Amino acid sequence: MTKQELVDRRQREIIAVASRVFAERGYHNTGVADIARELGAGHGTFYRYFESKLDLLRHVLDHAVDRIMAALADEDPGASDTAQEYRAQVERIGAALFRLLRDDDHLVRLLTMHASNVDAEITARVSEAAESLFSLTESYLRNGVDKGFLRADLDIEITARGVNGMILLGALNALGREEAINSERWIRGFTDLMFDGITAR
Amino acid sequence: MTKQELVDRRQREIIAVASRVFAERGYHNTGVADIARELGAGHGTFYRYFESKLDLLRHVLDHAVDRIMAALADEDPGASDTAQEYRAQVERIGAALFRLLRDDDHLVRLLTMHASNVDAEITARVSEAAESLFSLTESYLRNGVDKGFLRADLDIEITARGVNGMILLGALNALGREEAINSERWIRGFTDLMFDGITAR
Amino acid sequence: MTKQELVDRRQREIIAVASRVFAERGYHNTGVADIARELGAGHGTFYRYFESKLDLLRHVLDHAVDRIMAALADEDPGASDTAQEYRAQVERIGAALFRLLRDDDHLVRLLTMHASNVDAEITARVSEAAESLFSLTESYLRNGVDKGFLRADLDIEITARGVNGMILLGALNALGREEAINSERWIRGFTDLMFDGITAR
Amino acid sequence: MTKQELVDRRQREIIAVASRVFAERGYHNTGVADIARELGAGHGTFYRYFESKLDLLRHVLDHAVDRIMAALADEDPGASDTAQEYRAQVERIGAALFRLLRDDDHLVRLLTMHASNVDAEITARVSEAAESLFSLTESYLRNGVDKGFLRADLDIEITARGVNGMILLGALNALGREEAINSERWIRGFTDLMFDGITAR
DNA sequence: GATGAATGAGAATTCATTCAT
DNA sequence: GATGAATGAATTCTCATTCAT
Repeated sequence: MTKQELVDRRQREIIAVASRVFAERGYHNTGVADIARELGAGHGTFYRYFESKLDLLRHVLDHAVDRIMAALADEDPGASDTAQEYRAQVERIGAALFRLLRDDDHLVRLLTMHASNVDAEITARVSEAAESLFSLTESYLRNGVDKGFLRADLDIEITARGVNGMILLGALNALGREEAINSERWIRGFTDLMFDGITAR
Repeated sequence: MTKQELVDRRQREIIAVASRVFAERGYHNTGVADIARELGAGHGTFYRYFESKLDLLRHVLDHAVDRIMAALADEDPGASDTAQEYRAQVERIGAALFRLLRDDDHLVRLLTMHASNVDAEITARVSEAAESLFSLTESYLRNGVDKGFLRADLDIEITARGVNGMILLGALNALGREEAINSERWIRGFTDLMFDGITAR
Repeated sequence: MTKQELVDRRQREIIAVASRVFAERGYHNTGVADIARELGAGHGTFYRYFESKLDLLRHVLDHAVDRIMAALADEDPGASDTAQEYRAQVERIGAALFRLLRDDDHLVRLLTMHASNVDAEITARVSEAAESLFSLTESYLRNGVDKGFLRADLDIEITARGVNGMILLGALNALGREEAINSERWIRGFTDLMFDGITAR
Repeated sequence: MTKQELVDRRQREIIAVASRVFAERGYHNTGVADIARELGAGHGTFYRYFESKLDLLRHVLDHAVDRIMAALADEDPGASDTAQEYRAQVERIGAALFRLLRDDDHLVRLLTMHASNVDAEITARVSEAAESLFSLTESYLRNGVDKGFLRADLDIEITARGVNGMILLGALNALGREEAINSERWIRGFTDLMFDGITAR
């Protein structure tokens, strides 16, 4: 293993610990010394791997965004040709997100609650990630409208934001309750709402 | 004006300023001195009206929750007998929320992003408010299912969380973009999504 | 009652309250607001009667010293011609001091413990009072040596300091215990020690 | 030198500086910044060695009490069988105390004047130390009464308090005057008073 | 390369004093 | 004359960052 690889591994280790601790206690309530203690290292060591506490937060957020994006990358926004197929895609995406949250149950909390009030730059970074997710949802919806299996009069932008909000805040709520996550029920509930609405027919 | 009224007025003034500043810069990035400066007062003055900075935050949050609850209090969750009527209720609620957000554009940001990582007690307070909103949505949905104008197989809990997420995070997005808020478009987009889903028929 | 008399009365009232509170909680732990509250007056009022908190302390100490001096003024240091007579004087002085302490049980504490670490000027003032008491004891002892009823080889200065220490710290101890003050026992114990020493004969 | 030894040494250094400064200026008039300045260190450094300013005071007082107790520990309260022997013991104790005061001329001032009005807990700590000294004197006196070389009718409790007051406040007076301390004269004066009283025979 | 002791900028809070009402 | 709201200097304590070992 080269020297660079060792450095990378240590950085990843620190990011993993910091992700958890930042999500649990918040950026401002977590000291560099806390992170170092959890790592079992001196807190001077920390500065060999990151320029500053803020620099670490940037890496932590980038890592979180990367993981979420990776979970979504398996699906192609243009792949579906029927509502049935799109619904199946959404279910697979939902399942992937739930798997992610089950492994890293602090990911959402990190992004939505704890990282935003640090800095204008950090806020912008989080917003940018949210916009990416929004654009992704938009392209799925556009595909469906173009191919005619989604409503022709769909306001794609508004709907995309609504769908994302439903998913993200729903996920946050799912985590808040400590109940074992019954992912199937959540996914069914959300896809039903998204595809069919609440009205009886 | 009695002395108590003067005290109340000054407290409200401080809460108004702090709501804005906390939302803009975050609780931790805002010093008592900053708040005092914006008030045009010495920072000792602040402590005549609030016990501590944390005490102020509690008041700020309570005030925010009160305003949101007040905006929702005009409607009765059991009033509607048809999907049509319920949709009209939702549109009125949406309009009320948009009016609220137009006046206090930091309200949502305050609750969702900036207040949560201060303290376990503060987190609990925000969660509690979120749960109230969730329960409220649940009672609307239950009314519709009971009366038969909403889908009989609706998973009320999951759907309520989805709907609230759609609204809250959607609102946050709406504010994030600084575009003049076209509330009618947002409301139509969200009600269409909520009542009819995205599928073409 | 003239205006000046009203001012004097109010000043004495404040001094009385402050003597107690300073003795109980210490100068630094007592705020101007505390004194005002006990007086049932606004704390701005305080400044009509005293220049500052420190000025009040000066008056409080002067008053305490005056009371102690007054309690000692009834006896004449040159009056005794025999050890018997001097012992009677000492017993009367002791009784007078105990009466004083019973009325104002904070007087000693005020002088010995709570007033000294405020200021160089205050420390000097307390020392000066202690020196007066010391000189007074010296003149009693000198009278006895001159008249031959006290030991000819008495080191008057040292003995005077010893006797005063015995009395003052003894008094402080007597107050520390909350036991009802059995003044006769204390006076007998101290005069026996002072006149006869501890050695068996 | 181990790390723990370095920490201990630095703590002792801080205690030594603080003992002097607290005694000179008083606890309340001494800021943490003052102590740090005298140490030639940043004031953050202080908090590496003591939890708080109050914690430092506790250590300072404990150290002072330890030194006084150590100076008294060489003598055995039950060792003397004659007044002559006891007087010799008292003279040795007096000499030891004077040596102590010559080295640490702020010790007594610290205990009697400057430490008492900080806190109920601190007051209790000082009182407790005073009670220990009182008990020690009592056991010397009891030994003498039991063996018959001190007066059978001695009120041991009262006398012990008187003797301690004589010594402590006498010592304080001795220090107050800046005259070179002529310890022999003080010791002779006090032992004469204590053993023989002032009456001519 | 790792460490953690030292540092001081910065933050919250207190309280004696002033002064407009 | 009395009041207490306003003030800001001063104080204690925290913690990100540096750097000598």
